[in-house]
Amino acid sequence: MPELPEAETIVRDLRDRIVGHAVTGIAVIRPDILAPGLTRDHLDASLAGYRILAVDRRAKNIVLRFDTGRILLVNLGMTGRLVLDDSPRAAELRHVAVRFGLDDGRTLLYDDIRRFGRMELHSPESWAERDATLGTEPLSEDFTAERLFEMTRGTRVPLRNWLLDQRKVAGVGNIYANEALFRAGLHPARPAGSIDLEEAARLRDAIRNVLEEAIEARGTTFSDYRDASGEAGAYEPRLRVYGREGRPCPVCGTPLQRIVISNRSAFFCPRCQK
DNA sequence: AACGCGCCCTGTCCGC
DNA sequence: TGCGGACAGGGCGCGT
Repeated sequence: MPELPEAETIVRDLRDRIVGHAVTGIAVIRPDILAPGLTRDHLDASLAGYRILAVDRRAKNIVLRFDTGRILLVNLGMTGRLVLDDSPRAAELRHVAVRFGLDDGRTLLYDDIRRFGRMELHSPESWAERDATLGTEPLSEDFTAERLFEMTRGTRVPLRNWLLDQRKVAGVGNIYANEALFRAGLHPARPAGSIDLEEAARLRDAIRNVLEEAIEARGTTFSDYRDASGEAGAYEPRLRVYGREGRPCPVCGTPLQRIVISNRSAFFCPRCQK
């Protein structure tokens, strides 16, 4: 997916381009990406004619706030894209699932090859409950070494898996989990509860640094990610371990390894990461 | 309760 | 050139 930096890039672009505009109508081409119970009619009745007040991000989710208090959450899954149709790349989209008409004639397209994405419609109350299921924002002031240390106590879950749990640290996915563990010198299979406070501090800093650098580069395009104009991100060449099995470690030159943890690849340097 | 696993779906790439 | 299998950045629901 689009992890936190990719969602953040889309949010910043969309914010400048759609805030203040009203949605005029909604077409749902692939209803299976709507949350259970949500229908086109429900979506249309709740959003059509109303103005977008804000575009925010929570974890990997894009959050559109309307002037009625309603909130539309878009999770991009693995291959979801939110692209405005006034960008030249929009014509390349082959799997449009939902179209949002805007009051100036533009259309916001939701495209999703694999349809792992989800759209949820929330009231302020249901949004508060949903929001509470998501963990600490890693770029917020709340995300301290002490907090990370405390959260990992008592679990034997491998660090790489622990970082993917959105109830703990929200927004980290497999690419940045692997990159952060490399930077922190921590082995992906190591039990999360085994790190000490000093290691937690390294991991906290590594997570923040890699996410911030990836946002500056407008995200990582490993294969499918595109921004709100349909353009690829520029961070992929700067990945240090993800997808680089057999290539030399950028620090010590040892060939990087790939292992499978819980059916997902983990990449690491067998010498640098303990 | 916490955790691991299989699955949702399409596209691409690799080896034969 | 074609075909089968592995694999892909996420997250849910299930069983243990």
